[in-house]
Amino acid sequence: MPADPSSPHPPSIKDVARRANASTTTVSRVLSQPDAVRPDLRQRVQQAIAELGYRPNLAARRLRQQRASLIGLIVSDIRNPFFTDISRAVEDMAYRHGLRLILCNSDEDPAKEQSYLELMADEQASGVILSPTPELTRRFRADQHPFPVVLVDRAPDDTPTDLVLLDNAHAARRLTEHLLDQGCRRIALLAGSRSSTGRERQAGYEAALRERGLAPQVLPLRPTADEGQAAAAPLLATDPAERPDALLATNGLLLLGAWKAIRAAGLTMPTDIALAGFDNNDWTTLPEPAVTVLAQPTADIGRSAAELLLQRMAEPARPPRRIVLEGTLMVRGSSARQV
Amino acid sequence: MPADPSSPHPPSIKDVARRANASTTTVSRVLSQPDAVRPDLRQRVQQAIAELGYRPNLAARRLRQQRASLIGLIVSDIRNPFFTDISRAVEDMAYRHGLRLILCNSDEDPAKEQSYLELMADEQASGVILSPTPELTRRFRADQHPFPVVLVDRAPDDTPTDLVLLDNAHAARRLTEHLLDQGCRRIALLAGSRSSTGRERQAGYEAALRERGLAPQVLPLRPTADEGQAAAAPLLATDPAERPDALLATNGLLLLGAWKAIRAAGLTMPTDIALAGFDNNDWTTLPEPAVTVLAQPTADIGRSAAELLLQRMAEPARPPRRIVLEGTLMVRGSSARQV
DNA sequence: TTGAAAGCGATACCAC
DNA sequence: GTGGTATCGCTTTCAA
Repeated sequence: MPADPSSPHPPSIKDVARRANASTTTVSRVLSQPDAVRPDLRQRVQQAIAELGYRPNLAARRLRQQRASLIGLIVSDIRNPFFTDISRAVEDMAYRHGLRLILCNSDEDPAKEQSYLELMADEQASGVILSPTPELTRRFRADQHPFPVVLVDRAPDDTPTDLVLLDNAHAARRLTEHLLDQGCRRIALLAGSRSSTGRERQAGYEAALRERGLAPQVLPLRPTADEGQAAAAPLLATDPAERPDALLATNGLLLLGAWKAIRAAGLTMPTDIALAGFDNNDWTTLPEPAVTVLAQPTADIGRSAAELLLQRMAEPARPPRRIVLEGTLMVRGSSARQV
Repeated sequence: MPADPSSPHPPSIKDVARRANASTTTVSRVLSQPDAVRPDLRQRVQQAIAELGYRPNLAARRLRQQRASLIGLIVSDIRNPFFTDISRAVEDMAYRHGLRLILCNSDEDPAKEQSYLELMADEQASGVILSPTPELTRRFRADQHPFPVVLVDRAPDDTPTDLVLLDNAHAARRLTEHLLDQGCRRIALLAGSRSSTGRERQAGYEAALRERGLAPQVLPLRPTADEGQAAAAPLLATDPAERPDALLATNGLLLLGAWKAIRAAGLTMPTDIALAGFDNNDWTTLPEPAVTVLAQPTADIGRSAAELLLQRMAEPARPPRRIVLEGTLMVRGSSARQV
């Protein structure tokens, strides 16, 4: 990667043209559609590019083309391994298609989310993959943005949009039925967040219980470990014949809180109480017994979102598509009751 | 934030100038140095900007200025909470100074790291904060990049560079002396990575032991949990009179591996064996007893790095500065021996 | 197949 | 204090 150290400024397309004894138009063509240039000329240009260490000025290109070959990924919590895994998959796809990826962390803050969406607009991004805050899901409209948007993990109320998510209702139902099969009868749900995702998980849980004639017990909470622990603790302090014989958490943080409450109460899993929840986070294999979870297909989700975005970029008028994926139930000691 | 829906293209500075009955020069000045424009004119322009929902075209601005008000943060592992915390601090500073932040994850892969550095060059970034891969630390030279670089967490061999890191030797010494104070005499070190950080931590450990006339026992490892566990397991299987009475891990992943090995061996902490290590990761408070760690001042590190970068951007010729910060020893049950 | 020239939208210089 | 104009580096007509 040589660079001419005598020249104070980086080489421009003009320098390349001069050196290759060609026009800037030709140089530009060699870069974008090499087959349209005769081999010998093309080679001269390519050599000049290599010799000068020329790199196209992206700002100039964008100014001219009115768009950047750049996509954004705005996640609601970068520390959540769920999103880290997704970002890896998206990055792969983007790289393979010669698109740059900008990673942004909205931190569940609608203001930050808004500011990042404006950033992407200012940068003339070609597209955005977004896990919206619950607030945004309520007022999201795809046509409000100057670029295609693919939503991930959370669905807006009804607007048709390109979307990738887990079959949340079914996943919650599978977890619930697993607990029922283990003999649990008083399953309490730690329900975190009013997002579509949260509501669907709750619906799946309630449906499974109703089918067996059992009453749901739902604790609506903010999705933090502390809140989960605080809510679970009093439940566990009640009479063993009355208290829940299983806790089900709708996300990883609440699951952690529930686990801590169970430990603090000195109860044994799964005999005193069973535990299960969403997201196959690393910590879930640490405790003894390990915690039963429903693992989301994060790589699939990321890849699907990237594909959806590329398709829409290629064909803006296409009707929106919704991709629903299944998770994997990972049964571990916290719920696997000995027969 | 109104936008004229009748105009097919976003408003440019010309549209604003026309509407405010001013020149584009004046509009530009209102944006960059408002005080240089007379109040009444300024207000007219600002109103026109608001009415049109004008946003400056960043590509045009960059093309003209030959630099973007944008900084990059390239971390070696986005899943490591250490870096997530740092990124939050950097983001705050950047936001407060009107700089955009691009977050990149090199994943400890020198090729990806290189590609992101090229990205930042292509984007004409004003500066970059970087936690270099060990490979890069060996050949890093600040003047090889077209923007100022501040390194974080890992130091190159000798090149003078703006740099923020933990006082690793002292931190390792504190952990070691703590273990010694608890009565441990055979402290084995799980040493991860050949980076400067790793080497300094090892040096601090060795110095502390030598001062008390004890022999170091170092296991050089790749920094993964699996490797840590695999290396610790055979150590723990030996005769209780011979085996280590403490394990010290130089990073969070090795610490986790060591903890798993201890659990698998059925040993009790801290009586059978004590455990301590670096990085106050969430999981360390999960086990019973919780794990003693040296917490890094992540927010401080991020803030210091951002400040250093801003200073260098303002004064490129300034001699490089190196900021060394102290960590916090958090003594928990895994090492706190009852007297 | 190739090249000359216009123009993307902003800023910087230089007159006034 | 204000405005005209050249210019940043590239792509895109359009004509040869």
